[in-house]
Amino acid sequence: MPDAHSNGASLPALRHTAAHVLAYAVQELFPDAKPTIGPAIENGFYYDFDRGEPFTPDDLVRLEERMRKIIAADYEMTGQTVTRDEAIARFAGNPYKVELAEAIPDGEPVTLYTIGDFTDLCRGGHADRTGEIGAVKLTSVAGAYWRGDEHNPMLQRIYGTAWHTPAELDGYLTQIEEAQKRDHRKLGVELDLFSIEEDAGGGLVFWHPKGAIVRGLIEEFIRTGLRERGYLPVVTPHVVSEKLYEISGHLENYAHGMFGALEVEEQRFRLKPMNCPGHILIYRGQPHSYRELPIRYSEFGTVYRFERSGVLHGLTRVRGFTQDDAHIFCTPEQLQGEFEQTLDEALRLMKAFGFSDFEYFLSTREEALRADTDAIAEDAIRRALERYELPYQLDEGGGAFYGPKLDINVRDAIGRKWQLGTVQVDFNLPERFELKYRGADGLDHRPVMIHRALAGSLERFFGILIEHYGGAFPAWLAPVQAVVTPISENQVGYAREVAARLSGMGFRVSVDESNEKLGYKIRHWKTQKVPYILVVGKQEAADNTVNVNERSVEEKRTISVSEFAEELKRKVDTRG
RNA sequence: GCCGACGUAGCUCAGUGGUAGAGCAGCCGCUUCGUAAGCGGCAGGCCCGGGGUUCAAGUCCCCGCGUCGGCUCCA
Repeated sequence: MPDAHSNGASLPALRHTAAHVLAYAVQELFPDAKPTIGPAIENGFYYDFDRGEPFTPDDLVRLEERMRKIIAADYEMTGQTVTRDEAIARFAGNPYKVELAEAIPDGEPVTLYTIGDFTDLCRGGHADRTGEIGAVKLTSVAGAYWRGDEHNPMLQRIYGTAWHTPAELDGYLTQIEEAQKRDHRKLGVELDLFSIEEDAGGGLVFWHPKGAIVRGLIEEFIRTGLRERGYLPVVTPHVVSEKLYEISGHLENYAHGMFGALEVEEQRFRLKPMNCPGHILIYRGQPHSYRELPIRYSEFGTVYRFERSGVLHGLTRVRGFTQDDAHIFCTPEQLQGEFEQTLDEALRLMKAFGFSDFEYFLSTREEALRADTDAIAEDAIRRALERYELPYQLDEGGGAFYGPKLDINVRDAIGRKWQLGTVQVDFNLPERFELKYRGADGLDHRPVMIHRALAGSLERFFGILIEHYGGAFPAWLAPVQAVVTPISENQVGYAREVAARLSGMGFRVSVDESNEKLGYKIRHWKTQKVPYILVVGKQEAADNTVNVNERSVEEKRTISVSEFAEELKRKVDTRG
C-alpha cells in the first residue's frame, strides 16, 4: 500500500501529526497532564500522558471533539532548532521531556515543533498543516509503563487512528469489524469448537468434539508427513524430576516460564515445559553408530508453561499446549540436508492449510551465549534458505538459549501475520547431556540436534486456522462435512439412509431431524458454516438423489448420492 | 503482575436504590413445510464471590476472582 498521498503527507507523518493534535487537545482540556511521547504506529498513533487520574471514555469523546476543532483550524506545523539546554529549560516542569532531551546524542539537532499554542519536543516527520488530517478517531485508553518498563511509573496511553479521508477511516473500521467476526474466541463458542473454563483456570483449553475432530485431522496430516520422512514416534511423561531440567539448563535459563515444583516423597517434580530433554534421554539410553543417524524422534508433546495472567489470549497464548515436536540427532555433515528437508516439510504443511504468503526470520543467539558452533548453525540455516531461494530477515539476539533458529511467519486471509513454524539448530544440549555416536573412525563424536515444530502449538495453530478460514473450514477439515436435511418428516427415513451410506464411506455426515421448516434448517447450517447441505424432498427420495446446497455457492444441483460422494472425495483428496 | 473497562438465563444484552426482564438457543405442542428465522406454550437466575452503607442493593462503597483492551512500536 503506498504511503504517500497524492497531495500531502505520508500516513505515518499524518498520524504523528494527529498525535500532536491529541496532545494539544489534552493540554487544553487537562492542563495538569504531562505529555511524554506520541509516535505513529501501524494503524494509527498513540500518546502517553502522566496524569493522576485515568482518562474516561467520556474524556475521549471530548478530546476527539477538540481535536476536530484543532484540525479544522488548520494550524501550520512549524519547527525550530534549539540547544539542548534551551529545550531542557523549556520543559523544566516535565521530567519525561527533560529525560528525552538529555538522551539526545551530542551533535544531533534538538528540535521543537509547534501547532497553535502547543509546542512539543519532537524529532519531526509531520504533515505541514493539521488540516491535512482528513479523519481521526480515538479508539482506546490503556495503561502503559514509561519506556515500556514495568519498574517505571505507569502512564495513561490514548490510542487513535488517523486517515487522509473519512472513507479510508470507514474502510479501516470495517476491516476491524471483519477481524472481530473472525475472532477464534467468538467462533469457538458459536461453532462449539473449544472452551476455556473459569473453574479450570486460564490458558487451559478444553477441546469440544467438533474442535477435537479438526485437531485429529491436523494431527493425521502431520503424522503422515513425519512417517514419510522417516521420523519415529515417541511418547514422554508430562511430569518428570526437576533434575532433568537442571541438566538441560531449562531451570537456569527458563525457570520464569515453568510451573512451580511438585513435591512428592521429598523429590521435586516439574511439569514439562519442553519435550527435548525427554527425547534426549531416549537417545542417550543406548549407544549409537553413525550408521543409524540421522535419528528423528517425533511426539505430539503436551507442555505447560507459565504465562502471566494478563497475557493469556484465547488459543494463541495459553499455559498448556501440544506441540508437533520432533528432534533430529545427526552428524554435522548431515545438518544441512536435514535442515532443508525440515524446511520443505514446513512449507508443505502451511500450503496444505491454505497459507501462501510467508516470511522467514533467521534469529541468532544473543552475544553473551554465542559459541563457535553458532556460525556453523547459522550457515546451515542460511544455505538451506538460499537453496530454496527464500528471502529472509535477520533477528539478531532473538534465538533460543541453546542455538540459532529459523522462524516462519504466515499471512492469513485478511492479511494479518502469525508466527508458525520454528526450526532450531542445537550444539548445546548434546554437550550438556554428553550425547555421542560412534563414528567410522571408531571414536566417539558429538551429534547435532535440530528442534522443529512446524505447526508450533496445535492450540495456537487451530486458533489461527479458525481466523484464517473465518470458521468456514474447507471440506477436508470441516468437523461436519454434510448435513442431510429432509424437507418434511416424510423424508427422514431416506435422509438417514443417505447419511448412513456417506458415513460408511468415511465422511462426517449428520441428519437434521428437527421439526422446522426448510428455510430455518438451511439458515441454521449456514451459520454453522457446514460445507454441504444435502436437501432431500419427495423428488430426491424417489430418484435416489440429493439436492446439493454448497457453502458460498449460489447455484443448487440435484445429483445422485454416489456422484456427490465422488465429488466430496475429490475435494477431500485435494484438500479443497 | 500493572493500568483501565466489563461481569445479569446456555448465547447476546436491557434493567442505574423499591416485586429480576427481552431476543436467540433449549423443551413441549400445533404445523409437514422446496433452499438463511412458521405459530403457541413451558422451563430456565447464588444478578461473579465476600464484606459494608441503607428501611431497602443487580444498582452505591471496599476487598477478591474472572474476562476483555493495553503494557514491543520511542523526542
